[in-house]
Amino acid sequence: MMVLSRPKPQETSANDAEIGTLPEGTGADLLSRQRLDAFTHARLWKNPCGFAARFNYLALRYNQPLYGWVEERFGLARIEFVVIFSLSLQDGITASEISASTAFAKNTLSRAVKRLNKLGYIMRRTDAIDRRQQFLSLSPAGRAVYEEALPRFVALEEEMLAPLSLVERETLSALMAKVVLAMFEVDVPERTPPPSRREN
Amino acid sequence: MMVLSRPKPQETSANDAEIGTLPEGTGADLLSRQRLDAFTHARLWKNPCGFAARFNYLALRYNQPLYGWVEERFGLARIEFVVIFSLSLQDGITASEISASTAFAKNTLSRAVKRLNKLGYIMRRTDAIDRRQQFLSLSPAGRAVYEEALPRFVALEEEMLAPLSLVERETLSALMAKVVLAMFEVDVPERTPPPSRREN
DNA sequence: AAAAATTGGTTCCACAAGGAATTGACTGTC
DNA sequence: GACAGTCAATTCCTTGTGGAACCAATTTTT
Repeated sequence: MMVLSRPKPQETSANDAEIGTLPEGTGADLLSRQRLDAFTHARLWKNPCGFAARFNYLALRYNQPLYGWVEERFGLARIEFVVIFSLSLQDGITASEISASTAFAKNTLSRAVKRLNKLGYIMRRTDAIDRRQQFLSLSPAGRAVYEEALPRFVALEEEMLAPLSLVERETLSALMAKVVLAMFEVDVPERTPPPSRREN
Repeated sequence: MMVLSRPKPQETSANDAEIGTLPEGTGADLLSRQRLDAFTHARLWKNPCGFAARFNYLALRYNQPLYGWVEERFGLARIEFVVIFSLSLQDGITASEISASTAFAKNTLSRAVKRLNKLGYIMRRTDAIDRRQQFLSLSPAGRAVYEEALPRFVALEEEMLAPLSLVERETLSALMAKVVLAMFEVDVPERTPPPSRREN
């Protein structure tokens, strides 16, 4: 998260990489050669939830710089760029759908949509049949933002995958796909319920 | 991730799963059989940054429920539990180290440490040599929290990995390790710089 | 056909979390 | 040995974000 700002820059926070023993020896030895603090080492390699630790770490190291750049370059908050990115993937989607799929609160999306519209990056068109919902779509300006940003996102992914051979990438992709797919069968998210008020 | 609250419950937000083509056909067909909204489908399978999309998704689906449960069960915010978890991994660490490694702001950590201390979950011991820093450690109560929570974290990871055979898990672990390791060589994070003030 | 329930989107409000500035402790330099 | 620079931790201030309440459009129930 994490990772950018607004009028008063405010890091979108990290909250991506923290939890999560690797079958020991997979790379721990390699890593220890690095001048890396002992704790980060422990977090990644002596963690009872090593798999989780690793994808959390990847998410952090991926999102952090990219959204930071988006903020700097376009003055857009993470959530706002997510909307643009979403529309590029599926034009005419509604705010609710983005909310459901990305797990951002719907009011947060409402704000992002409003601002993007004001800035001229997207257009809203209320459905003639169900006048509650409005279909969103990218304006040329919005598409331009996307066009400029995409290469960065692709490049960083490329960079991260660089140490892997083509076959390895395929394998990694397939394995992760398998995991993701199975999660859909278990069933889609379900926003966490209002937790008990904290006692202190 | 997302995902929990405080006095006034406040989701720690999603911001984990949004961006990120898969070599097409890896599982897209499989997924389309699911009653899954078109958009989420597009996000995961027709995304120019498919790898990123997938680990972001995994992070979301992992952190979301777990930290939600932590909040409900212990009344602890994500960051607070992260501290507990970190101390279980490496006792006697300092707040700064956790901050550096997890990319949470240091004042955020300061608050978490303060509260955890007040609740009796951790103890702080100022270094005799350098009296600026204080070494943190888990109290029995704090360790109890960890002991109770850990199985949940492990279990969800298990559950996520369930569709994979043992060999596949090894492979996935190794490949992800390779990627993570390479990121250390590139060099450790570096907090994003203050972005330009947004113009609107 | 009216009332009740649901849903997309918005507004209000409270709070958690980050940036900047501060304090107190240490290190290095001349 | 004082002065500047650094660093861990904290406090202050601002703002982004989520929950709850709300509105309006739609659907379902009786």
